[in-house]
Amino acid sequence: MPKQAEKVRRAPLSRDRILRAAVALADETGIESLSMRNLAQDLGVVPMALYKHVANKDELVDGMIDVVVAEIDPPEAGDWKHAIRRRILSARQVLLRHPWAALAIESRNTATPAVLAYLDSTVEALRAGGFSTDLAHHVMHAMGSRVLGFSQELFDTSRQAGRSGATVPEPPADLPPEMAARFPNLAAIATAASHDGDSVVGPGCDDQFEFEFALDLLLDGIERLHRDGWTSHRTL
Amino acid sequence: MPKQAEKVRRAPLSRDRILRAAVALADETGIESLSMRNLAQDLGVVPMALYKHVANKDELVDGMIDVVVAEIDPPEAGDWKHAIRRRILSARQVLLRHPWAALAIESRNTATPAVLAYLDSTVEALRAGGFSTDLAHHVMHAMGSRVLGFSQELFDTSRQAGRSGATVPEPPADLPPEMAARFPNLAAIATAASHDGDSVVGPGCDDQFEFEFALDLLLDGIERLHRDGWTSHRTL
DNA sequence: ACCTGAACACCGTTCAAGT
DNA sequence: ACCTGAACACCGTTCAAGT
Repeated sequence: MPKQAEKVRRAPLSRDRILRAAVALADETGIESLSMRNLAQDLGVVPMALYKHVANKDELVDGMIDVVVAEIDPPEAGDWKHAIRRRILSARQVLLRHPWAALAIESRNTATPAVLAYLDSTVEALRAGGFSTDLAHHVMHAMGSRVLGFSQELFDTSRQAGRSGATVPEPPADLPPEMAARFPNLAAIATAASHDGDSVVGPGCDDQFEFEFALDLLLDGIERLHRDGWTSHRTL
Repeated sequence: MPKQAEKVRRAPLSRDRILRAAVALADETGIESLSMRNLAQDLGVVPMALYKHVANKDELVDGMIDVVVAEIDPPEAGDWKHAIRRRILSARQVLLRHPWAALAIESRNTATPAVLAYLDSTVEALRAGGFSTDLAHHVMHAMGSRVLGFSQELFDTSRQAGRSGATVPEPPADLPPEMAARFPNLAAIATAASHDGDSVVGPGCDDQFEFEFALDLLLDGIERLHRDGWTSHRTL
């Protein structure tokens, strides 16, 4: 009887409960330290119990991605540019909450159903805005991962493995002296960002600004192509 | 004496020889099946021998990235737009030869020296073209990983883990029927690409076209900002 | 029939014992 | 002093033995 009671104490395992626990664990400790074994331990369960609900670790990660993508706001009504811009910025907020997700999405070789649904509704917004399927197609490629709210920042000091990066503000972004000597041009743009006179955000790059800068650069270019009736047939 | 001879038969280990073997192994079998142990076996050496030349696996991968980045053509002379465009397309060719490299670069939390040098020379080209450090800075962020020749193709069917993707041409890209029903807009753009009347490339997406489409969209937008004397101070 | 512990085939890396 | 085999602390997953 006490044995029975102990067993019943925990909510029964379910795919959903496993995925939620996995997302929480990856958020806290980073995805590289998420293992079937310590996920099971977190759930108070023997490792093999997970395999009743997920086929293997790859399928677990797929499920985790779907949980994250489901957090993105549904599309708004209104003109295509505004709707897509808002949705992408929402996606960005979601991915900031789950720093492991961008890399996880990229490392899958096939998109998950939730990602496909997200992409589909984005194409839908373009077509509703009068885009030809031709232009919509190229636009989707051009947006790349940015459509899902992330871009790989090649010199992003904040993307520390594991840590839930968004929380800790950047320290002053000046390059250490020996780096500045080797890479004078990087030093110049880093310094420009740090000591930008009327910048309210303080030292370091304002990631939100950079993201919106790139996003609007793309959206403005796309709008121009759309307005001009761009076609891929023998044009470029 | 024969023992001695056997030992001498293989070229002596060196960091360079290790890195080259690791790149070759990753190119052939994918980076997920690259281990210290089977790299050592490839080199006819005991695993621990590698640790004389690389501190650990992370440093090995950093070294591999530097080998790849070194294959990118040096910058050409000429106007900034042409020079940067050519260099990025060269980077793309290099990354196509090493399909594992893009993800490896992204998953590092700090850029390697060779990557920094590459970025630095790109900034140099912008500044030589008359860009303010301010604009050059935002431009680098906007280019994101595209500056290194890759973009994450979220619905790229060719990015199979392991296989050296560039070799095998795409099969017809129509979505399977049950996918087409669930994601009608994706089906529409996929079909548009497949059955594009005067397309020479045949079925499927022409990845090179898509990459250049996005690259030129960005470069044209950047040129426009540059020409108009764009500044971040209270503009956006 | 269901569940699960032990086992298998791997990892990266430490360390002490061998030369 | 150098090199390296065995060992350690992990993996994901299989499988047969237990209930």
